[in-house]
Amino acid sequence: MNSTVKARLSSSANGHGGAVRAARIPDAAHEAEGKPAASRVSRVGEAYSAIRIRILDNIYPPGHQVLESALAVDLGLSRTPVREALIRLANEGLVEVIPRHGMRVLPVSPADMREIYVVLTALESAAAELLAQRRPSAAELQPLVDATHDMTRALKANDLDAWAAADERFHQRLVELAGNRTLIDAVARVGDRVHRARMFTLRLRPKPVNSTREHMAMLDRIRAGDGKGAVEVNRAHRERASRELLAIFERFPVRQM
Amino acid sequence: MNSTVKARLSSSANGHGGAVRAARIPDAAHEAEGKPAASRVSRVGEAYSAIRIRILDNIYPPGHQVLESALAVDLGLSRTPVREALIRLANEGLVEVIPRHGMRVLPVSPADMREIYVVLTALESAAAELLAQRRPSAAELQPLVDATHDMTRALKANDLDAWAAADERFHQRLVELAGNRTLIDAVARVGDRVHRARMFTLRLRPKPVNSTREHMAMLDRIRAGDGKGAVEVNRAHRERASRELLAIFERFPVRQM
DNA sequence: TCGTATGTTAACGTATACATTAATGCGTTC
DNA sequence: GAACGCATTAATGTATACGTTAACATACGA
Repeated sequence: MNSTVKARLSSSANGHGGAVRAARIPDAAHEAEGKPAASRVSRVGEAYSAIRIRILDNIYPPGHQVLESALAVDLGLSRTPVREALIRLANEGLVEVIPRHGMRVLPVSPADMREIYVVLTALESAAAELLAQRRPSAAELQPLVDATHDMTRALKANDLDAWAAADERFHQRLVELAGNRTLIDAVARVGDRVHRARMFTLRLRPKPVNSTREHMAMLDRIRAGDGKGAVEVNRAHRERASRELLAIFERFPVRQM
Repeated sequence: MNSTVKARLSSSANGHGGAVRAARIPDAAHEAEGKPAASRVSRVGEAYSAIRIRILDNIYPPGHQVLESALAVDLGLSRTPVREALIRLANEGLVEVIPRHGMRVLPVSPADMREIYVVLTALESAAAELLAQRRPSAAELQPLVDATHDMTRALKANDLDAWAAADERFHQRLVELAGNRTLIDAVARVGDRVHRARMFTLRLRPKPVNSTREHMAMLDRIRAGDGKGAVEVNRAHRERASRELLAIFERFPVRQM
């Protein structure tokens, strides 16, 4: 169930358009790569990751409400860092801050899912096109190949969690390889919500047997420098996945208060 | 120059996936429509709008640095609301918070612009497609028609500011009409950055004579329910605009510290 | 019995206080 | 003369304090 999220490198939602770049300040090149960001150095980071994990692991299920003060004592910090973390989480669309009722974990309704998938498809398609146009080396594409193989392997072993992780890695890498930071950030912002929805349905849906083939097809188009083709494949891929997910989602009257 | 931004209704970057919806709380239906949001009720809102306006009006030019404490006394509030406002602004990609040096207004480099336009094009195209598929009524499309007419009128009157405002309104409405909140939020997040870039180049580029025609073409496709076509027109529109902008941007070694 | 008015409580928004730590300047040393 | 190290300063990150005001309950009136 609450398959402990494996510290997904995504999100961090640190905004920063192309921030790090110049900085003018000698050592402001802090966390160079865009990896963990919300690490455990600052209390805000602590609060942010802690709360986020609880949501993604479904410890705080959709609709759950907690007061700022309760969170603060729970996490062993003062309200200040908790508040700042909540602002970030609200920006990411994971929670809502209701004036006198603390935060509330946002439900993921079928309507939301439909919305999110439209946006995700648009962004990922752009990434696929950019990548194809860029004519990446085989070495660069290797992570995508690996991820696809991992998916096949996981599927054979009937390890759905591993499959989901590999699939997520594929899409994540695809976007990263496009080399457009604004795009990466935009995807990261919906990333967590997609993740939650997928986890809800992971064990309810039929075995995801088509994805591997579709990923390979996408890689083909990218290798061939066929941007248009890559877009089409990705679009079809996402639309199929979206359809399947929504079908399940609507069949089960999800308990989301 | 710093044509006082006319309280653009966009952004507000309030995250909230599809937040307001249920709320479970009797009167949590606070600011129903997605209009001003960052109003002058709360001090955070004050700080947020004040700083944002200063950036958009180029009072704080790219690269400008201000300390949190300086901002606080400047705005006549304590550091707390200022900090919270800065988190939002950083999320939007307008500023960067550098640990010992306050906030820094992010420059808009040609590379950034290229990135932003890719994302914007992808999102807007999705919006155009959604809208076309939805077969909107003539009444719904009226604001788009009006905006286009305003552009023509402004162009004739040589009022570039009015032209830019109308153009922005067109694109804004287009996205809103698509009726996908996640999409609206995603666009809003890059909106301010695009706005800044366009304002920098507004008076440097040749008269924008093509836009009107392209907008009308887009409306035609939407009316015809031709999603694919609308996407193509929008894409061409954005790519042309992007090309023109970048050409200017690169010709002028913009003073962005 | 139901609806309304009012008082109490407590959650939040904001201000302030404080400890930490990086940046700056000066003195010293090679 | 230049570079290194240390003391000083101040900006931040976090904690705490406080006033405001919405939520809840109780009591009253219809």
